[in-house]
Amino acid sequence: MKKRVLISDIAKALGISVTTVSFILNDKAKEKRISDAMTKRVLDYVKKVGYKPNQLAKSLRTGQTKILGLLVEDIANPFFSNVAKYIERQAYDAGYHIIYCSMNNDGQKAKELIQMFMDRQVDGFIITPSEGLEDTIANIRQNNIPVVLFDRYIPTVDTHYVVSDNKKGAYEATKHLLENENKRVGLISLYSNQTQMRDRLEGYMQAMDEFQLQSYIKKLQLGAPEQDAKDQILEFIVDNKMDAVLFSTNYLAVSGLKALKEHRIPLPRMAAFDEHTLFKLHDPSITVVSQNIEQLTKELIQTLVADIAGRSKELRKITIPCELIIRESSIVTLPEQIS
Amino acid sequence: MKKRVLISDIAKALGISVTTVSFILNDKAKEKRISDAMTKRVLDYVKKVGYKPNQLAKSLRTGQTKILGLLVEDIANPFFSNVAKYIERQAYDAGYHIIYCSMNNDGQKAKELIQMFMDRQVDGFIITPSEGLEDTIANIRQNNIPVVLFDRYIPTVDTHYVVSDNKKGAYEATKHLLENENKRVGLISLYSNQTQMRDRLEGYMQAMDEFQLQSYIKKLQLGAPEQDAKDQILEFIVDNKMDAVLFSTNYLAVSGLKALKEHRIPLPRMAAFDEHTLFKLHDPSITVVSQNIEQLTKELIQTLVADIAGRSKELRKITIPCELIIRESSIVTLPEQIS
DNA sequence: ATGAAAGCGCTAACAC
DNA sequence: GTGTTAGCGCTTTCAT
Repeated sequence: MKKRVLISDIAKALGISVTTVSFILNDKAKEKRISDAMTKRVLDYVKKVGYKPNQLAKSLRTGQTKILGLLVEDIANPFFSNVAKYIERQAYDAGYHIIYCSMNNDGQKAKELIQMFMDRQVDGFIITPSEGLEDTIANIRQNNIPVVLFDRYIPTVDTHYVVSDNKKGAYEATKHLLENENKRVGLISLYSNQTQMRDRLEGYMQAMDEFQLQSYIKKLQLGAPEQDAKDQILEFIVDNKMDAVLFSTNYLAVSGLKALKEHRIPLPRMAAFDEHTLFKLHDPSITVVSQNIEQLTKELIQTLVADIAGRSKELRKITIPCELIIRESSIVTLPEQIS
Repeated sequence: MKKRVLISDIAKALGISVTTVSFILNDKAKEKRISDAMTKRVLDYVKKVGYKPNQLAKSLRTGQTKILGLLVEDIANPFFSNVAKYIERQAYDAGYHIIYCSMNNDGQKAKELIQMFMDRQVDGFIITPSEGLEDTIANIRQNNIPVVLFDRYIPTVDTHYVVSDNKKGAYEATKHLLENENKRVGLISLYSNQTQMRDRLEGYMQAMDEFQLQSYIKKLQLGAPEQDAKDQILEFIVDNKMDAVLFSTNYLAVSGLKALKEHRIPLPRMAAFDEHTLFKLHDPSITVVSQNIEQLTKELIQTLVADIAGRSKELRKITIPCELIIRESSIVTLPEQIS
């Protein structure tokens, strides 16, 4: 095991002080008016011996870890894993690293995780807040640590957030479903007060009201066993003779498709929130309300980095439009008849 | 912003020394024979003021960060995001946190990332090594940092690894395809020398040889644009009039399905490596060689944690069996005729 | 049984 | 321009 070279080793080897080396290493050579010759000599030597600063010591001293804490609902959900991928790349480009965790709707675990991230002195937080996290997030703010909420926000806590325009997305999807000669259009969602779920519900309602049609709303328990979800979705669709259904999350739609397939029941017209590889390739392919992950994450990182740098005077509350991607599942024409 | 309470604040408030507090906090009260009364007094006070040690300072001092570096090929691939989910949970249970990155087949980025993780003093590495990482991984070993390779390994570098029995998996899948009256059975894989790809190829070959049939092997460029992959897969299947095909990764199979669907070409019998939500719900559902993610990750973390604790005398090279999950896509009977 | 103090590796205020 | 040194918050040796 080769010994790590320290800044003091460099100073000693070159017969100069650690300060000079430190200044040069931190791009303060010009500012401190260190001679170009010295600067070059140090830089060359540093490269030669492959010196790498100990980030821990640096962080302890500066109070900056260059690490961001990312808390997502479930990393195994393709929506969130894609988000993670983009965030990681954008953070990397901005010189940050990510520590992440899935919360899996476990409020207690979420709290612990956030505390641990704070103990680790993360420079900032990116959180998809589950319910009951008001206090914890308020606590982060009190400790003056930058936070950006994502995918949903907490109305009672004033923070930055970046979310999609869920209401408009749900409205347009529902309207699209209604325009295709469907009367009995239902919504399958969750017992949840999270803003994105509320907004999707509102969007659905607005469209139903506009068409003056009765609404059919089925809510499922968050984190319930999938079999329960499947049973209830099936019952809802069959009993109500649904013409069309909007699913408020991709995994609810997946459960629905599983249930329908298992019982060989023909699909109602349908649409779902959030893209999924399955939806493009399913037969029929599934219409979705797609969130613009690239733009969402870009705004997210920008907002967070600006806050960390102290460059943000005010809270940024950003809403990004969704895109309705119409596929076979929502249109009346049979798949075979499409051009 | 409330000021963080330090260990010295506690000592001062209680009129004792930091040493005593530190001993008590690190469960060395008994060992150092500190009185129970004192211990209780300190613990109570600590709880009351909500003292949380600064992990950075602790790490700087002890050299232990309790952070593991996880480098996966692509976090957006459901196989890897599931792996990440399990690893994170297991690591958490063992008192570790994860910093992760996707390498996206970018060797240069991978090297940088590994270096940055080393600068961050991670306690250990979990890596799905892409090609050309021999030196970097050897370098980690030289620095005496525990590493476990995963999903594939590097034959020329002696490390722990945990992989699936890819050869047997491919062999069984191919044999299954052959037993269903298919003669022209092809393999769609990648130009890659990674062990998992080589093993899958070998398994396919072994089955073909056993049946004394000509093999059809199509390799695609790693990281090529999806359109190219789609075109080439289509051409391979059509030109060779394939009866059946084994895809060596889930995303190759997804590309294949897309291509076939777009051109309305009937599916050959098929099977793919690695589970995917799509495969269960596709019509027909897709037969897969499924890796046992739970067991893989469990062995992984056990091995890594044991090494970090200095409890591992020798290198562990673990191979976990795959499971062939037979679905509609690989059997001759038409979906409609299944019970 | 408890405390003083060194030191982990780095940055930066201050000195010259 | 460059060097000396305190100090980030903690653990742990050594002294008492």
